[in-house]
Amino acid sequence: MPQLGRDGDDLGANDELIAFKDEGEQEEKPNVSSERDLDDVKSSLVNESETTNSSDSEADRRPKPHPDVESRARHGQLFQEGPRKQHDTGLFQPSPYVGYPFFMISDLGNLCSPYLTNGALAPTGRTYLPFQWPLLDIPGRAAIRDSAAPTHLSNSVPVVQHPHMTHLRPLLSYSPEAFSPQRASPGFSPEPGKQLLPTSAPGMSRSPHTACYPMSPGGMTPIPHPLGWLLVSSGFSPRLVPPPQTSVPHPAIVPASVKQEPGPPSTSEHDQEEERKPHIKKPLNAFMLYMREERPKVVAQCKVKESATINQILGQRWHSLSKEEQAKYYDLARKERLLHSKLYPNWSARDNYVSRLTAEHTPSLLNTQHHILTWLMSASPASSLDSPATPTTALASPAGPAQLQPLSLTTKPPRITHSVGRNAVTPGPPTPSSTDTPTSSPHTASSRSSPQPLSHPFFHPPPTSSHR
DNA sequence: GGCCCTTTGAAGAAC
DNA sequence: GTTCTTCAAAGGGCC
Repeated sequence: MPQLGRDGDDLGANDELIAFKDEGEQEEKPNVSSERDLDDVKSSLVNESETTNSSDSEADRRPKPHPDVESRARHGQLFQEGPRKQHDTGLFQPSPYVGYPFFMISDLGNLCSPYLTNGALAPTGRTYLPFQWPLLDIPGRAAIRDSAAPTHLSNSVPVVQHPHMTHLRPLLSYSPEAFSPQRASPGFSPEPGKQLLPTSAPGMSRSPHTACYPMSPGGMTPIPHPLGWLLVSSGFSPRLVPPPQTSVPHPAIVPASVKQEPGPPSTSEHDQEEERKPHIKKPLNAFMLYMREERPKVVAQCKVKESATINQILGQRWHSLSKEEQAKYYDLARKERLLHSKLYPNWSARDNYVSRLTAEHTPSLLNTQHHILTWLMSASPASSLDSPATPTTALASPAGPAQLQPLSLTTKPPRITHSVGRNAVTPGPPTPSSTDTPTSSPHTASSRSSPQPLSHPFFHPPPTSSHR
């Protein structure tokens, strides 16, 4: 389980700094040490409780980026990037994440504050909260749903259209704007001083990322966002805002077609049906959060659309980030895990393993449904969502998450055996969570294949190997 | 249509 | 305690 019960810990507040050097120095030995230090720092960021740094750092085990890749990347064969980090020059640009809501929160115990903070969020720093109200069919939903640009959430509560209702997505959304505005200026480049594109470059619209913990695509009928986007602004006033204009329907919101086959499905069809059913996805890790934000920039800058290539670029840029920059993502990821664990206290990552359980059979999801439903019903149904007594604001209150315990769910229900798969689980008491205690990095030279040369045509022929 | 690719990190299983 | 595997996002490529 994520590091619950560790409220108040410093979020990666580490005074250790990493000195980044110009690209040309990266192949020198001192920089190897720096890279190792970075890995150590990253480990410490992930696990603040790790007070004693082991010399056997993750960097000792993690394979170094393929020199060919780095070399080519350094020489800018793809991005035509100029000199990298120039923090010691006047060209250094402030971090684009200065205004990230998380870092305006002093009370880290308020796990939901990042998403529902009533702090003075600038209009560009809004937090969108896609919230899927479960199992409630309350008049007025259609009016809200159909509203072209609803601006105020009335006393109406929408209903999930999916008959199973299993989809609960009251989850945080790292709105592009939440990451951005002043922070992530359109022309932001991980390589300060080398503006690859004009700051007003078109095509750099923010990614229309919507839900953060969407159920897997395909398990739902298209759901026009029931509540639209809950814009959390100041004064505990959740507002409905329309999705981003450039938004492409999120696959989780508008999933793949769900074939409504008449009659009872056969066994195989039943399996397929179950495969399509929604599940709670893993919270995004730091790198995933970074990728989600930076991907549009890379696409715009490099004119590359292949995700494999983009991810390679992002991986390199990730390593080139300063400790402070990475810390923000580690911090964000940790909060996301915390919130995820709050929302889905009984969820386990193994639920999503191949042959994952369906929503109907997943105790965690069942509990979550009941959990949130009970919470919703316990909230003041007659009050406006503008009222602090509403679920949304209750969630926003420091005590909100704790109040989400109407059920006795202090212990995990017995796991249901996975029917198939190499990771089949047998019923029994759950093993102690490894996340409660510091863990070493799972990445090893054998588990993580060395980065292959970029497959982009600008590079060499694509690799043929894969770690999968 | 669905899997592959490609990245890092987290979590859990396996040893 | 260590190692290994899976999954999370993304979308073009490929079969």
